[in-house]
Amino acid sequence: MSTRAERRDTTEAAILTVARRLLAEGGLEALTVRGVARELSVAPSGLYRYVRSRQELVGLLISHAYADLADEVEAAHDDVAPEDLRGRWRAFAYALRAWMLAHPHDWMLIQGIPIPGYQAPADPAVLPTMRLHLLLIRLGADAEAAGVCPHVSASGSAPAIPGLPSLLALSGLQISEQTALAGMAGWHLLGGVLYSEVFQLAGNELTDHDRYYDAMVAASERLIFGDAPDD
Amino acid sequence: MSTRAERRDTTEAAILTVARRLLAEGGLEALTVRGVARELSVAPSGLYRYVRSRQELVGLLISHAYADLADEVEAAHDDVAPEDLRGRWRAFAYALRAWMLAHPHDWMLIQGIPIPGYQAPADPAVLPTMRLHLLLIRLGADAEAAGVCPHVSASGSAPAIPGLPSLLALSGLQISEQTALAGMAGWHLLGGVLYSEVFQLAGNELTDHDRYYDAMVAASERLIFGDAPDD
DNA sequence: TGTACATCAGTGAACGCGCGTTCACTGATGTAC
DNA sequence: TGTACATCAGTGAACGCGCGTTCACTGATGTAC
Repeated sequence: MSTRAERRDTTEAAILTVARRLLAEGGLEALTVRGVARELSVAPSGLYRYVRSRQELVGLLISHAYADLADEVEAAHDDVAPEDLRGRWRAFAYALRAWMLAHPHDWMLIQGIPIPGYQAPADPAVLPTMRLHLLLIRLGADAEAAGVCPHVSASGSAPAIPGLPSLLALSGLQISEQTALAGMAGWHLLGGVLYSEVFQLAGNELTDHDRYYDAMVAASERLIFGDAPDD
Repeated sequence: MSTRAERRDTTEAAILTVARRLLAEGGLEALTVRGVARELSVAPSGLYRYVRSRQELVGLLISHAYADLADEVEAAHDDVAPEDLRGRWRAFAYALRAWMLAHPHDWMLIQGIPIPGYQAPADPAVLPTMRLHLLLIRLGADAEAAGVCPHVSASGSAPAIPGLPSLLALSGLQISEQTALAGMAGWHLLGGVLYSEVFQLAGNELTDHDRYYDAMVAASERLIFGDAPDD
């Protein structure tokens, strides 16, 4: 209402915007307090009215990126008809890559860089970190309901996926461990492909990354849903 | 022969050793010229008799890491009887992880961090970067010879794996693109798992990573070699 | 074998850099009477 | 409505830090005659 509060909100937003741009342009190391101040034509010390430390600034961007990624992937996934299980998986896979290509440095921030000292926010409501996992659980539960039973199983007695029980509790759904393992395998396959793409491990030659990804998505689909697609 | 040359060699080696230790202990950012000098009880400027720049020092460690990884993985792979295709794949998979766990920062250096300005050495002989790819091609060729034909195929006409032709030329072997894609899918699956393990994306809870990896290796094996193992 | 010169490993001081963060301050925006 | 005080956004100078790298130097190790 008051001018003061309004102005505070707008400069808060401006700081975030500039910070995201610096991150997008120069990666994490370009995201500095002084850099943001410079871009905003403001004394560096001034930013400390809005942000306790550089660490906190980075933390804000991490949360932001998580939420943004989850938003886009969920939207793409939810656009597909619920019965089309393979389509939902594909939508998931392609939305992941699209977001990564659009925000490579944010992707690295979330997935690639162990931030020393970054602590994920506490557990209120649905942690943005877990939204994608929850989405996969939904998909897995639906697949089981439809009779699709991917048979990735572990050798021993209780391999236990990290955090699976708490995720199941959060989602209120139930899936077998075999399903969960299959989902994780597919997820890791995609993750591996995307990693090698962001980090340009593939070599300089500009080959057709799109087609390559198609093949990898197909592989992950086969891994999860079995051999014969219905086309 | 002469004392001078000997001493040069030993301090060269000492520099590399210390550099590797710094990297192992504190990651890339801890690997500094001054840090190495400090550890060696030597003036920082002295190091410039041995190394042109920090960049070059990092480059040395990258080459070293590539070679070391390839050595270990090749050794593990070659220990398995050639007919045991699945066993060779498993040996590959487990050697990868073992090396990563033993040298996490080296792993990140190779796989995880886009080094600004690092240029891989030119093409003399077998690039260490490609030794693992060549190993996979060997395995793929043997699998084809044994009649194993994993059916990951691309949708379009020519998806073209990055650099595959030149790798085939280097190896003197031939494998179909389907086989190559299957191999890459398996490789990416493992890569994704290992990434999430090094970067501790899995959450803090100390679950059984070994068992989890077992399941993922099994999934990759199924992806490549098909459904029914012979046990 | 002994002397004169060249090589070169290592020194130590200095350069300039950008960083995160603190601190006392100014001046405008808000609030209470 | 007008005055007295509190709040607080933003300033600018300064701190200490560690870094990569240069440069003129010393003194020991090697080499040629």
